[in-house]
Amino acid sequence: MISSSNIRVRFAPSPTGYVHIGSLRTALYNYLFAKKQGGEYLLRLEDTDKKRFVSGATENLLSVLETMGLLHSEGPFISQQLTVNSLPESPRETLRAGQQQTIESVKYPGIVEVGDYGPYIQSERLELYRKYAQELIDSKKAYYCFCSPERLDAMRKEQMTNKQMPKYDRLCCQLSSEEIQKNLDAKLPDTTIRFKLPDNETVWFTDMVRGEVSFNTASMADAVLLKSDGYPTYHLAMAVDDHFMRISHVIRSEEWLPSLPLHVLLYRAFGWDAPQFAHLPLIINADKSKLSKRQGDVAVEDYLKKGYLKEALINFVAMLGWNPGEGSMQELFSMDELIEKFDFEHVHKAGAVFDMKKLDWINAQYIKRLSVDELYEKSLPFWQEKDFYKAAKPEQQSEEYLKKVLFIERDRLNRLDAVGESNAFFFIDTLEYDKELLRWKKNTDDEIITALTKAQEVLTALDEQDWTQDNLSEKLMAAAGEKRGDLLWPLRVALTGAKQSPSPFEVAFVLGKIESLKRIGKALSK
RNA sequence: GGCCUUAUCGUCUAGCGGCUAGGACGCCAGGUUCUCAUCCUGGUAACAGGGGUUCGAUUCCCCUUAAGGUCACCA
Repeated sequence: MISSSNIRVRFAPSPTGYVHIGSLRTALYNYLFAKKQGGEYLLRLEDTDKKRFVSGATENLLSVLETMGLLHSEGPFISQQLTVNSLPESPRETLRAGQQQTIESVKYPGIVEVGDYGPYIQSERLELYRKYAQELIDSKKAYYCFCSPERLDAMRKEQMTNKQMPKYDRLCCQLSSEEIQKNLDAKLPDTTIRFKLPDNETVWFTDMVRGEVSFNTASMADAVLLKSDGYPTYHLAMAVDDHFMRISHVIRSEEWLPSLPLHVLLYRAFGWDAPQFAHLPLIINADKSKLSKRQGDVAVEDYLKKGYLKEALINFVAMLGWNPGEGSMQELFSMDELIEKFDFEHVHKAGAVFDMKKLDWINAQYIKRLSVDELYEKSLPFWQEKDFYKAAKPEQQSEEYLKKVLFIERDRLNRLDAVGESNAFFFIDTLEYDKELLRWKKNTDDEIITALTKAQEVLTALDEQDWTQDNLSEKLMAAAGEKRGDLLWPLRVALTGAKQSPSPFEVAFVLGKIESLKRIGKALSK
């Protein structure tokens, strides 16, 4: 694979069934960094927890990342999408040139893997992890542990009640080689391999966002590397994979910081150079806790379903923990601008609260910039779920009509799922409203009738082909004269039946001549 | 509880020894052809506290406080 630099980063999610908004940002920062540096951004699937297997999660993950525009150049792909344009340029070209093979995933039907450092799905790399766990056993940097979950649990509880730090007591570390062999021969069910931590050693390292950080091994426990089911834990898998996949920079969430010394020590035990690390601040709830399901939506899919534009989501999430610096006051960034400007200099250290109000504002900005055609395309699925839309007449369900409505709704919309909601009168045949609503200030019934009649005359005189917003505005304003409210208010109510709505010109334009006159007639009869 | 991390308006943030501490969201007020929205103008609001270092600290150091993360055969 041709790459202009040695920079290789990865996004390594575990398929849990949905894509967490924090994961989206982690993936984004990895992506931005790789693109900025001319490196590779790859995807690796961390599916080493058999208990948490969720059917369909992998496909969902892949397709969400794809729709968000975060395309990896190596890793698993949905094979159907491979034939379309979802693959970034370089692998697509090599694939076309026949230089690269796609490999069918054994475990996930319909998923293929592309790249020179595969497989990219951890459950397909088990032999590798076992081999390197064994290597650490041989070099006495790891040891077999035969303790049962029950014993570990009891031990932990006791330590907690004694206000001690929960930590493995190294019981199995003292086993003689005969005892170990006997246990191995007996194939004890709870056999794991644990890393043997050096005693009381301070581990230093430099984090790209946090600077110098140090830990002492005294406050750490011997972590399990290989589980009793033969699967690796995150720690082992991550070290082995990042090494063999030539990862240069590990960019991940801050929650990994406490296990960083373990990872550094693991690299050292293997005699490998460790990659650079960057630990990103957490995205948090209003109460400063880790962004969680209980306090609102955390899945990218949820936000997409609510009618947030992917560009708005990317823009918003990018600014959570990073800014372009240099006194920049820019708020809106395209993906290309983000790539151009992204750096770790300006990645924040403190967590950032996920502020929905700001997201709404950004989303509104992106909606305003959409053409009516684009807005129509994007909003159609949302229309189709609305009861008032489903109940509307066919001509009001038409593309032409919807686009007229969208033209005047565009500036009023925060989210696509609210489409039409404040303007349902466009789709309702018989408006229900109190006749008192037609009264502007202290006008008399006669004044209202005069106003509506005048409006009726003006609209009747206007030909269908002259039925434009500008003409309507011009003629009606002329007819209204000084006291605009006297005419405009009752007219607007007659057309909408609502206390609040767009202007009568806009509404009349969308409704058309026939429907507008019909509604004025009904108002007069009140 | 141990360890680690963090700390500028309510929120996202600018600031990298000298500024009336800037911008954005929100909120409030006013304006823009009737109401709503958009838009425009203005306003509200912050350096957690205490010690140092320095001629001078929001900025560097220490302590305190507070918040968060993490201590699994989950990632």
